[in-house]
Amino acid sequence: MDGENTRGRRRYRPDEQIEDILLRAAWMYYYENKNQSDIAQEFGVSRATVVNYLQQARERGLVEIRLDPVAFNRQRLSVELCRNFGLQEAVVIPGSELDLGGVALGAAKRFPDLLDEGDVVGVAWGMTIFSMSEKITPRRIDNVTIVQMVGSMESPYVFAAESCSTNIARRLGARVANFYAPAILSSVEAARILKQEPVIRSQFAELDRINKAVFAVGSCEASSHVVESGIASLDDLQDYIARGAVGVVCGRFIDGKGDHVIGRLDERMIGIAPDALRGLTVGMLVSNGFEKVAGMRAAMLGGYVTHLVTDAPTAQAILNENL
Amino acid sequence: MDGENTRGRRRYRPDEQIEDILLRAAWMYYYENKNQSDIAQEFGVSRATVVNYLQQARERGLVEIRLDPVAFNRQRLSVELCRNFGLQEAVVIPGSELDLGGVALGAAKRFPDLLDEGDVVGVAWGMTIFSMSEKITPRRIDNVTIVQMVGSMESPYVFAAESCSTNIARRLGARVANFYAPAILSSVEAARILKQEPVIRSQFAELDRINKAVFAVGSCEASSHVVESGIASLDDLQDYIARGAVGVVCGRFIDGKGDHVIGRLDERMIGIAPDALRGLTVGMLVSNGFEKVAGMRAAMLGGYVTHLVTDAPTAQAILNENL
DNA sequence: CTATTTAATTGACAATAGTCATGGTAGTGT
DNA sequence: ACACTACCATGACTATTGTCAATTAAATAG
Repeated sequence: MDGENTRGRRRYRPDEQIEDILLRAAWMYYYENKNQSDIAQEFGVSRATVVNYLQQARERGLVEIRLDPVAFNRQRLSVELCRNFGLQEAVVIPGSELDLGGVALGAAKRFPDLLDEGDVVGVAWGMTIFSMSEKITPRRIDNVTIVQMVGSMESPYVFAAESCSTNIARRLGARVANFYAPAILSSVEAARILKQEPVIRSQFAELDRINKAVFAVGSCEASSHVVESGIASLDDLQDYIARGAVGVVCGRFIDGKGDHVIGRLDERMIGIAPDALRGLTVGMLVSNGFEKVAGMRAAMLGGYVTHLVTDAPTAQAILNENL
Repeated sequence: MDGENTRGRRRYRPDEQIEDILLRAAWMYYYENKNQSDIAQEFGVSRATVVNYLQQARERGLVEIRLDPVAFNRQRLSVELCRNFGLQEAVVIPGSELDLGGVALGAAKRFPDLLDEGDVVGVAWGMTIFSMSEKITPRRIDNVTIVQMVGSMESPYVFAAESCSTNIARRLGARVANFYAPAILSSVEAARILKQEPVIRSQFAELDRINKAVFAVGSCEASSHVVESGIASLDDLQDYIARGAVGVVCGRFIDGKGDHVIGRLDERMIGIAPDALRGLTVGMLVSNGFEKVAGMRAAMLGGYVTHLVTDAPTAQAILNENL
């Protein structure tokens, strides 16, 4: 049981020294285009060691390989999505297959670029966002706060709900504010009481301050996230669908126009309301899959989205709906 | 005579189409870590072709390999330079040799990051800045103006003076405002008259608007840039040295404290005055070499510099002076 | 003082990537 | 219709890079 801790690894060489070496190796390799053998000679170590240095440099985020975000927006699908939905940006992961990993990676590469000093960033949770959170390369951005937007639940997956926000915060060297509450309570009364609690009130205060956010949409199918995580029963789901729900954003149902569908669960939920997501400087929607198309369109029409990350088949499917 | 023009190359495949391919290949290679053989198979082309795609993607700036600027500032020499001279940032190119190419490359990699939409950016000219200008990877930044800060001269080197600003502007997709005037005139009267000219007046008006700048320092040796380019004679140089000059910024001499040394040439010069460089949001000094140490220190003490790019030996030499 | 642990490194081998001379082919000009 | 040019793609060869089991030696525990 250590893993996370950096101090444990500093037994042999202090961190600053090794960073000098890594940076120097990376410079020679990536910028001076020297090969590993030459670098090994200059350092007086074996080539295998240089391989290690370079690997470490990449892992630590000293080297980052970036695909130009602007180029993504020149792609056909991106252009059309931006035009049709008034987005600032649409990153369409190339390829002909549905690709959750790719979408998560794309979001992980892009999202930190959109953050500035002083931002308060809302983060939803779910499979997609978790996957994204793990793929962010470490990079320090000063004075950023990451705020969990939806109460936690025992997740049907392998990760804890708060690990989405926590992961992102750790990798960006940001402060994190997690919800110490479940996403849904068994009664309106319980929710009302919990919302009076100072810890929860302060979390809601943080939510009022967010200027950027990243989230996914959930589908309204029986196998969807809201159901699997225990927020809604199948019965609840049917009820919301009957009221016009086509997707889920931050645990809340939205209709085809993106408006919040208020139903039997809302009063019992702990988390941000969709309306608070409108008009943010950055609202990044990260999702893919045909079952999410309706929800994604709705979210975009509802004005929650400024930046979209998806894959090519999903993008195509979204555009096909526009007939 | 075509070279520059892109349209000439579009004969076979439209640019958008090929960019899609390049981006997709780059995605698979750099982000999905597929190897070239697999990518070749997916595309149904030979591996050699994939090599070409990837090369092109890099050349076009679709792929960029970046070394974390923050990491440079954690290095020992950087930290000390920032502390001693109140800099925001000091990029010290690692390695034990004087390395003009490296310094230019470092500046080329870093400078575009510091620009935002709407900036008006002053650019000096000289060997270093030219070298830097050629190493900038294309990247579009909206609504940026590049302003040449010093009148042109027939340069002793292979490039034209205005090519510094022009190169940078072209690579950033920015507007460029060049000086249609020599850096020095033979008489005060001639300078006075020229300064009345509308073209020149409008250039000075642009200079008033700059909020960021990049420049190098020249030394006060006989072989220095000011002398070689014909701005100053050896006699002029002696005179300025006698008045305390230790270096040259934008064609103007400065003393050990960084103050502008006014001498016999200043009234005849066309270009920005050093005082206008103080207090900019970004003042990037790009220089190296032991003969420039005095001038570099002076420029930093004079408050012209927020961001420094140099190499390790020069950085060390600058710090050694601080005894 | 010795045993144990593990970061750091290495050499030898396997995998992957880059080069270059060559051939096909779509557009261009006559 | 013709040759011509620029572009694109390729196979075969060479160079470079990644892997991994084994080794060394610094720190720590007993």
